[in-house]
Amino acid sequence: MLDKKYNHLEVEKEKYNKWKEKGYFKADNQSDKTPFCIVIPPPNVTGKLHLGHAYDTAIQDAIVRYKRMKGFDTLWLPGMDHAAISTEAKVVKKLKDEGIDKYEYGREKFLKACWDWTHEYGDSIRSQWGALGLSVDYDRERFTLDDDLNYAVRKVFVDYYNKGLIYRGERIINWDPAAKTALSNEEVIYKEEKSAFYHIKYKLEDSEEFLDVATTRPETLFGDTAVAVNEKDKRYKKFVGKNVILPLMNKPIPVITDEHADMEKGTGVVKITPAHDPNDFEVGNRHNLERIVIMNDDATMNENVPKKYQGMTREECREECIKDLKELGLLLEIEPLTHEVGHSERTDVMVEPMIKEQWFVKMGPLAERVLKFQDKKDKKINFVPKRFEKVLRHWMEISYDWCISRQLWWGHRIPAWYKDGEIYVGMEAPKEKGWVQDEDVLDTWFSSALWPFSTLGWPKKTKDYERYFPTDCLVTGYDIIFFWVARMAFQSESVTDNRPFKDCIIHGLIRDKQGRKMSKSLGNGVDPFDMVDKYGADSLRYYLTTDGAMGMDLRFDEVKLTSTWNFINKIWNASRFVLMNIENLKEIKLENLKNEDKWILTVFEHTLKSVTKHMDKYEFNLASSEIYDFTWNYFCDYYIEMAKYSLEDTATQSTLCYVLTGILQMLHPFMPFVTEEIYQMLPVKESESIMISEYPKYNKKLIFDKESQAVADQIEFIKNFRNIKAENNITKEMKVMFDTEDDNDLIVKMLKLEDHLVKKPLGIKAYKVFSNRVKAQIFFEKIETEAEKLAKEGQIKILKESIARREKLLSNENYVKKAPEKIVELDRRKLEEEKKKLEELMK
RNA sequence: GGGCGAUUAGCUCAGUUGGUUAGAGCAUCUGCCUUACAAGCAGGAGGUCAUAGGUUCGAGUCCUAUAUCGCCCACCA
Repeated sequence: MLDKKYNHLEVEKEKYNKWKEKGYFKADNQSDKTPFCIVIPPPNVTGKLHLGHAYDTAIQDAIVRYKRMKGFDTLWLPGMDHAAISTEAKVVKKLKDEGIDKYEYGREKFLKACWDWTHEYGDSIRSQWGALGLSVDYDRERFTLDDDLNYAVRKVFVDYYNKGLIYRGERIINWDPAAKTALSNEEVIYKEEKSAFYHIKYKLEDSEEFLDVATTRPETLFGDTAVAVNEKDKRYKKFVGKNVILPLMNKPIPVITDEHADMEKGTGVVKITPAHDPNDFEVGNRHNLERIVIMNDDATMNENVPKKYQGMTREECREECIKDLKELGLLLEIEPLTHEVGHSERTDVMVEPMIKEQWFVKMGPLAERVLKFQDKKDKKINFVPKRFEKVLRHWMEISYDWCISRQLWWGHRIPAWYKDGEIYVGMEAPKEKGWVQDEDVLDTWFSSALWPFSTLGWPKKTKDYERYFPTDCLVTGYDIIFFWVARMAFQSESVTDNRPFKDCIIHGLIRDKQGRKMSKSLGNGVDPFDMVDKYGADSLRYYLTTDGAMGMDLRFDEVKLTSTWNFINKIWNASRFVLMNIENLKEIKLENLKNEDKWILTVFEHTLKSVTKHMDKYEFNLASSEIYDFTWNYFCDYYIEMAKYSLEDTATQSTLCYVLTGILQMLHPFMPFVTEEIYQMLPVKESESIMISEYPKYNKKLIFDKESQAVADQIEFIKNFRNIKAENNITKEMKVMFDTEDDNDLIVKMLKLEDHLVKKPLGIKAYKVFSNRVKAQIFFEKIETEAEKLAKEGQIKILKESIARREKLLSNENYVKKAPEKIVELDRRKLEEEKKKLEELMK
């Protein structure tokens, strides 16, 4: 016997391990079933999973459990990401707290510390997957630094290199002075900052004339090697070709013309610092300007600036420069300004553009290929919702070369070796002595971009690779389309000649109740596992997967978890009732069905059909609301109430069991634990676990239109009756007379009218109640109050309006001609009903 | 500067290829401890679907503007 109350702690205990031990999570790559595969977006081994992970994985588990029940050979491949810079930053900090410096510690020991970290957090992530009930295939778990994945990384690198798609070169890149590594453009976050335009006097050589140069970064002037104006700018024509004296350096630099100088912007004069600004770098290339790097790797000022500034931070140096310029009378104006300043995504420090020799992926041809794939129906990645395809396309259209080398230790080492100025790129180190491998590692996204196929064994033609690739769908948030989806697309399509996945399901971000992003600094984060403790994984999962439409942000509200818990409790109690009454059921026999059995079966089949349709389109919010509605408003509110009058009947018991089973199965992808718990207690079931049971199939034979319509009419009558009774304060002393000949037994029972029936009209006040085919009168002693009169008048008014509108519509020839017959017919019927109703009310 | 999204009940959100009187949860009002469930049951109230035009027999849904909010992208020195 079930407890009176649903207890999620009790229900969720032990089930996961049992499922796992039984091997239900394992894909079976032998069978002739159709394969279905999802790879998990590998979480970083940096810490605890957050609500976003719970959201992302709950969606995937719902898909996977559904497909598994639908009879697919389903593989959900789990794994984790080494997350180069993020993990390295965490380990560096941990060591620092222990008083250990990364560089003194040395590469080997440091990597050991990273592996220890990985194992520790890996275990904790696995146990969190368990707490959420995720049905991932642990036999196939992968880590982005596994040997075979590393092999895949090297293979791609070498192939790209040989095709000229990877090159090494000196470029201006985004430098993170805290982590001391290069970054890709995606790893730079622009934040609005209050700053100023500093107008500085650049005096002409041997003259009192000067140019007003506006800059937001006065401290970079030490690296200036020219000043540019626009060719068309008449104001400065006379200065072109002459020299100005670089302030604080007292060094002449030329005034040049370049398209980069915009006459409309600022003063029209721009200082050129080729080594510390991406645009200036380009200008420098066009004019062959010297590049003077003025900072060290930690962004302190280096030996190329005057002695007094050396060793200062960028910020200190700026202050000092302004002070000194002021004293020299070279500062013309400070114009306040807010502008966007690039920060490192991971370390949050201001990014410094620097010239460095780095490795790059040449994006042009790769991006073009993706765009071509997207134009072909059988090659393209289908986004759900569709609009996100634009984000992918946009990224491919603007694609600039991708800086992939990182000056870190934790990651895939670049397979390049150097000797006497020569470069060798290959799968293994060259045999001869004297070759030294590149110190750097690859951007973490380089290896995660291979995830959909490297995890399946590529480049080896493994059974798994042949069977499951391309994968069927990928689930992720819109915030990493650029980072990850785009990279998977071009890597997969260039390397395997296949899209990485057919469908790409994009969900939104989880925000707090006020719609703010969850963040550490705001302290508004919600730990999903606190929610699991409080309400159960089932509640959390159901809420997350079914609350809103795909692709939309979700405002996390604990109140909604409470109402989900209530829904589960409702299911729990309905099941309790059913189980109490079908203990002796030996088999489900849908024979000798009564009308109400036929009715609920019909509604069930309609629901199932629609739910299946929505599930196939990943419309979980729509699917779930149909299940919810059916379970609560049809099965519980009406069928169970009706069943109470025939609990001994095998047809009733069979129907109860059949429908409950179907409800549990439809809900299982969203709430695996509780549905399993109840399923296990059913006296008749097809399978040893609901997880591996067959998803119910729409059965046309269980559609009984005529009978179910009759019951629907009776229910409508019951509703109307209750309504009129409540609205009019009709007491229990009422008498009721049915005008209809039909069997009204069910209605009499449901409304408890046994002692109130009369066969003749009484000569007192009567209300008429009716539905499509049931009619009755309620007689009671009562004088109509003013309020009731008004209510009645209101009803009459609404009816009259509705009738008028409908008559007008039906007299419109165009409408009758063009609208579908079904719709027109419905209007005709409604009109008749309304007229009758009005007539009754007017009496 | 370009792109995308949102605007629907007091709040949070749904709303399928345009088609009965626009829905849900929470909150609210009335009446109930009816033997599965008071975290429940029964019955209410509450919306000119942001605004203005247009297409259509018919628009929350399609088109064109506008407004407000949010997000993404872009080299504003």
